[in-house]
Amino acid sequence: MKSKTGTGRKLNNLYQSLLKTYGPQGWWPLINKKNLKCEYKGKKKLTDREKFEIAAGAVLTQNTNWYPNAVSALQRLVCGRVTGINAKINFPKNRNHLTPLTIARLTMPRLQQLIQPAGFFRQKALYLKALADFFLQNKTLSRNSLLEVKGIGMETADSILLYAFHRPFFIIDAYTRRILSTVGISSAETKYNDLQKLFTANLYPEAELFKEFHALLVKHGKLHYSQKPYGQNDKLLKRL
DNA sequence: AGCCAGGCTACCG
DNA sequence: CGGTAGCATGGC
Repeated sequence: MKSKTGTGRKLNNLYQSLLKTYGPQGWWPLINKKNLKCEYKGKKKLTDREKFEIAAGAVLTQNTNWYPNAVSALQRLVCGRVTGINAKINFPKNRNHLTPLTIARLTMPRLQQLIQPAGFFRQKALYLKALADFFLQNKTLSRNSLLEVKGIGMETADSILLYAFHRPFFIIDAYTRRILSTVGISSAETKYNDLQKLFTANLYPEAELFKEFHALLVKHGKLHYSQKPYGQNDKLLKRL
């Protein structure tokens, strides 16, 4: 904790309580190219392709369930076919097709077909094309350069920066908004960048902490902040 | 059956 | 500037 202010203390208590309650969440999981299982590989250094997979996953899960929607789309991109793991033709085994170059070369109808289970597939196909171009152009990575990419807003940009590139940008999602305003740390009108500042100004900017904290907020949010009235059955937050 | 999901863009007043 | 319709699939 940087400060012993009310906000800093509350955020620290919140993090510790969430971690104790739920344990480490294992974000961000990747698709295993051999069996197409979605699993966390630990804190190993990510390859460039894995960074791209995380960025693509961040786009595919926009306003969409990770399981099974975004994951099935990712699996289909990895194996390059729509039929899942049972078909065994056309594509080499153990090969991962979820790369910037492959996405860039795919036709739009084909890309749309592959990512259909993720929903919003026509929009997201465009977004993935733009994302692939961004990676292929080797542009300088920054929040602003990401925000120029079609389909990448603040939350997706911060997700990519944090989980793919290990940079300490705190992610503000719908659950985090609801939880913070319920705790009384913020209000419903507080803007994204101001909410983000609450975390970065009161926590040490360590990427690992930010990753775990955000994943825990989502876990807790799914349980108690999915349906109104939000936080009705939330015991944890009452003792901060 | 309806509501919800790890949002973003485009357009409106 | 803030507010919102539209985007689409799958699970509960």
